[in-house]
Amino acid sequence: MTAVGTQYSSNRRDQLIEAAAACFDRDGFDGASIRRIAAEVGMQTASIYYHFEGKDDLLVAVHERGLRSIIEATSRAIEGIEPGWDRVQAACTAHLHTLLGEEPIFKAIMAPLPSTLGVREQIVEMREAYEQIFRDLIDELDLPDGTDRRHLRLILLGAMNWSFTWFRGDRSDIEAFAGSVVTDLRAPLDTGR
Amino acid sequence: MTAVGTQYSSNRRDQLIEAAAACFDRDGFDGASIRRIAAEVGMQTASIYYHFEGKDDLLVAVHERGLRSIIEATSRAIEGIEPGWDRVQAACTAHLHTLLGEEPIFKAIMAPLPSTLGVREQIVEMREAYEQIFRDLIDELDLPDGTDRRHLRLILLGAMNWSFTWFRGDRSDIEAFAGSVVTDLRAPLDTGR
DNA sequence: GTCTATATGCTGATAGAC
DNA sequence: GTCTATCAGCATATAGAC
Repeated sequence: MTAVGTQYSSNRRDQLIEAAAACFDRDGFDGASIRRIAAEVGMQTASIYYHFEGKDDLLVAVHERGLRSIIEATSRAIEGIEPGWDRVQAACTAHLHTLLGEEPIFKAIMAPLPSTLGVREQIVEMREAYEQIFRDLIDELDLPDGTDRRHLRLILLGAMNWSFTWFRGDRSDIEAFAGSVVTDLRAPLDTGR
Repeated sequence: MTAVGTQYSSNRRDQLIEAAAACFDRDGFDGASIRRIAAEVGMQTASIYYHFEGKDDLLVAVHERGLRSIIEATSRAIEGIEPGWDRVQAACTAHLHTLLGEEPIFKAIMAPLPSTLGVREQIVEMREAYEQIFRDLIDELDLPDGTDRRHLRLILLGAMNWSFTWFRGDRSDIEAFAGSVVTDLRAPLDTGR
């Protein structure tokens, strides 16, 4: 065990989170099995319960790690950029690079959740902490009177998050889509038009 | 059994499709169980296998019925409207009313599919037949040079289809969101601005 | 067409040894 | 911390009577 501030972590626990994220992404939360997650790190099923209370807890842990990481990445991407559409652009590009990149954990933390999930509310709350970044960015924009800023945020995030259902491509395709997302929304709403 | 053209149907079969759609919507495909679907129409589990080959086949049947219905609804909504953004607007409003309305089958046919699903490709193909309507609508638009029409379609459908993850509201909220979707995308690309 | 009964397998989770 | 062994439950699917 290594202490990092008040956060404790171990290699084994981290490995389990990573394996769980890959399984949740590939098979969905319901489709993933504790047995297989354990097998992927060379453990027995029962050993998982030393590190986590159960499958739900594992999903929460995946979100804790993934969201902390994407919040850092997106925050860093908008650092030093003036408020306005350029800043939104930077955030969207970072969001899509993270979401559509190689690490499956980010697809897992954006995927729609089973409505029957016990820890659903808790996870929705965690996701909202990330979406606050976009809330702030859109609040900073100079928009035409009557523009619904909440809708604008939901359109932006919806267009991006839905992309995991159809996207098959490389880095340059990600950049191109990020460009389209902001261009298609920016021009009609840009007060400097 | 009643013959309708080459399509055969029975009340029981239809009831099963309806019950399956509700379960798939509420519990997800993996979370839904054949047992419960049967119970909801007052049948025994085994009796389902007289009407359908298995769970996958049931999902395909749900899509056949739901997609046929939403294709009709959206086609009817754009009838008689001149090509252009007004037509896109009409299609989006119809799409959102159907998707976010009372009948769960339409949420079931737009939900992301487990990537491990055997009949996945078949269903994706069926969905594309519906999305062809939007492909055509966007092809008809007069847009600035360099606009990526495929991206525009994916942004539009993504923004709308993601709404099932957050939308809680009534008819007037649906109208309002449909308005935002088109307004936010329309102005900048509208050559008549 | 629908039933009862059942085969077979996988699930999350626990008990307790080491 | 990790193991072996196991529990209890639910899953899809099938066989065969009526």
